[in-house]
Amino acid sequence: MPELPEVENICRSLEKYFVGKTIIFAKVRNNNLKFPISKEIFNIRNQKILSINRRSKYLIMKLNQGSIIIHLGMSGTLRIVSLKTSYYKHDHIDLVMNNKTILRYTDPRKFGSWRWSDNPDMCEYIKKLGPEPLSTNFSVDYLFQKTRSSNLGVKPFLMNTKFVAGIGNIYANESLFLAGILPFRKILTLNWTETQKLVESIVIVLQCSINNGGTSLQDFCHLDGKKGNFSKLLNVYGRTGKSCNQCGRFIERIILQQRSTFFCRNCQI
DNA sequence: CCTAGACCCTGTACGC
DNA sequence: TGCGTACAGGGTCTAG
Repeated sequence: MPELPEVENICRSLEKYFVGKTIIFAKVRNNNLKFPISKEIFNIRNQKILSINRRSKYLIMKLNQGSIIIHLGMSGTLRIVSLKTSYYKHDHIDLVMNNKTILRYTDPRKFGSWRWSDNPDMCEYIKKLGPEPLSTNFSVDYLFQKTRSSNLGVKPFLMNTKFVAGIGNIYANESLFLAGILPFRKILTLNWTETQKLVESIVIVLQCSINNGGTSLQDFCHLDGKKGNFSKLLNVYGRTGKSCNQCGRFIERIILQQRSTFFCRNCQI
């Protein structure tokens, strides 16, 4: 479900509420996730949360000893609930905190994961990630060089986290609309100027979404259950047949790499 | 190495 | 109301 802006919003809230607090223990109610929940997580006792950060769509919660690395998959949510909140079958994990609250992880589709590492930077699945799109490492030079040796379409390229981290289906579609580039073009056909426009568009779209609390479709919500506001600002995603906000032509939908892909044939070339 | 495709799973929306 | 189908924000694994 959540892409970079949504995870970033969750990360900032978690940071605000939980850094410096102590996890008294973790209660695993349902271990049926993409990977089995790491045994170290079962064994957490009185561990202080030192920091909470985001890398790509991963949340990294650093404790006294080791780190929890959370991925929300498609339908994972984190909520702050009280000690007496009743639970449901898709509630997987409770982190019982020392401030009489619980951080509860719920994931109906089970695509999320809770893994453990003593050194997250050395995890294979973290190490292989490309640069953060909102960091200076994600430059026009970098992207142009990477695209020269790829035979992928523009959108599949953007959604591959080894080239750039954290861009999922919504923001690949929206960035390409803003950049005026058709999603099914080969990335190799982008010239320098188009690559520059693409980098700028990605940064603008992600930053704008972060500032508006992310995109809520069905599942995504903040720790307090509130929805993000970026949904209202979507130009193409989910707008099949509706008129383009720029030119009025109807928005088209195709499937690219088994993902819904939206674009305006007039505004994107 | 690269790329395409299948797969994991449940809930919701929609057409008949 | 009930049933079948399509679709959903992601990552991983395999095969070619």
